[in-house]
Amino acid sequence: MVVSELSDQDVNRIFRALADSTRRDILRRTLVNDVSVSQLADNYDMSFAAVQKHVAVLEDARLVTKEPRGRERMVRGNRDRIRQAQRLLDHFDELWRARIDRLDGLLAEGDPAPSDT
Amino acid sequence: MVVSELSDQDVNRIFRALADSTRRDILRRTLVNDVSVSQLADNYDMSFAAVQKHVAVLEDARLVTKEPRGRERMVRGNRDRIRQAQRLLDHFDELWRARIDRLDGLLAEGDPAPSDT
DNA sequence: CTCTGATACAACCATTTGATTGTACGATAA
DNA sequence: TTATCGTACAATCAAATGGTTGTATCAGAG
Repeated sequence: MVVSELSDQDVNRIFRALADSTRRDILRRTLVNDVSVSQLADNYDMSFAAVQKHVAVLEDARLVTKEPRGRERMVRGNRDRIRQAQRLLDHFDELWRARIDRLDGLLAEGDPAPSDT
Repeated sequence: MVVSELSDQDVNRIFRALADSTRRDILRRTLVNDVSVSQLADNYDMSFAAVQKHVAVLEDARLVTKEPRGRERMVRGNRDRIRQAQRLLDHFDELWRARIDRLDGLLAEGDPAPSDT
């Protein structure tokens, strides 16, 4: 079991990396199978260097890894990171549910909440 | 049942909004209970206007809504949007699983895959 | 060895982002 | 009415982002 605390910076990088259509598309492709950077670049209407940078952003966020394969670099989507991101969103949803529980508690007591300073 | 197609732009905005620690903190607070913009601003070491802008980014991504309350604007976290984001990440995980299924298929056949052009 | 393909990386540029300050305005308290 | 509080919004600015081209390196094909 990997606990792996995610720092705020880590989380920033993960969501930033996901906040771009091209990068999401790259991630999709590299989750389905390993692809070289140049193979990826063929799919987009931008320079090879631009695609390279997008891959670097994903790599920095650890959403993909790169592995040398001859003269190519095979890019592979990292499922673990996806799951960590999922857990982050789960956390938000739990907060929302906590609110509901609190409201239910108030209704049950019929008592106004004291100011929590 | 809300289908609500999310455009690439929508998704960009959602993840971009989540890619900042201050905004995630604002989202957490507004999921737990409604808070005015000035109440939010008290928690951060930056100008009121800066916090206002962060709220605007979250609002633009529809992760929060603002409702007038006297002279204040109460900010409320939008759970539906969180769940939509969760579904987006689920989609990525499904792609990964599809890859595994494909590999399993190959193993079962013991047959090299033809180029899929 | 030589040529080519795949990658790495630096320099550069336009646009966006994240923050600031200053001004204006509606709602409330005195 | 007159302050004052909470907000909205414009102007400004430094830094980060997303793209480009150019140069260098490294592995494989002839």
